[in-house]
Amino acid sequence: MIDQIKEKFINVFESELLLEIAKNGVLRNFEKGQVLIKKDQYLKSIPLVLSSKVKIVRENEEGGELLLYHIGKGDTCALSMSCCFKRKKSEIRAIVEEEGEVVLIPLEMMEIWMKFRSWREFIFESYNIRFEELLHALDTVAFMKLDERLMNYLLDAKGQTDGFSILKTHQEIANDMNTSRVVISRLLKKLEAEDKIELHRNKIDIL
DNA sequence: ACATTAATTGTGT
DNA sequence: ACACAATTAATGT
Repeated sequence: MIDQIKEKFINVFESELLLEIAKNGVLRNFEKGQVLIKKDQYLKSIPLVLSSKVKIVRENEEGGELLLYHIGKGDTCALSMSCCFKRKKSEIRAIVEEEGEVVLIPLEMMEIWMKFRSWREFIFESYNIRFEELLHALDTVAFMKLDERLMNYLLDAKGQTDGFSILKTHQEIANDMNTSRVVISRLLKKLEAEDKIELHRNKIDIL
């Protein structure tokens, strides 16, 4: 476990802290689709992502969802940190999108490790990054038309893979954007007519 | 190779 | 938003 932590965090944390993480953290493997954090749950640990990809969604009373952002290798969930400190219920849901490894840090360590400069910086840094991503997510829903928003979503999804293809169904996209599948299908069709994308089953190619 | 079926995608009202 | 049609991929025979 120490090796995997070093691999991802060697130039982020001082060596003493790396050892502490290996001592206190619990390494777990998560399957695609598993729920890491449920809404209204009290967190007992915060996740440090080693090799997986996790999506963070906000949800409303009626089961509506809205994708906020993704966290990947070397990231942590800033929102879960803040709700750890305050011992509040989680405001969001975290779902594993790609199978991979996550280290769970017991929440007591959060405060204790504040004595490490690198830990403080890590917390601040990731908080800032997430905040900016949140603002971006807000911008897209507030100011963009649905078709622009969709294109934005697609480009974003492409950025997270190496190739041109997005392996998602229209239904999944609709869930992430909190609309209906029919609307997404129609907009995708329009984008295809504009030669911006190419449609296949379970797959969308970006041109 | 063909038929069956389930899931995904397309379209009209 | 709903209902249904069409298409595709997967699976069994």
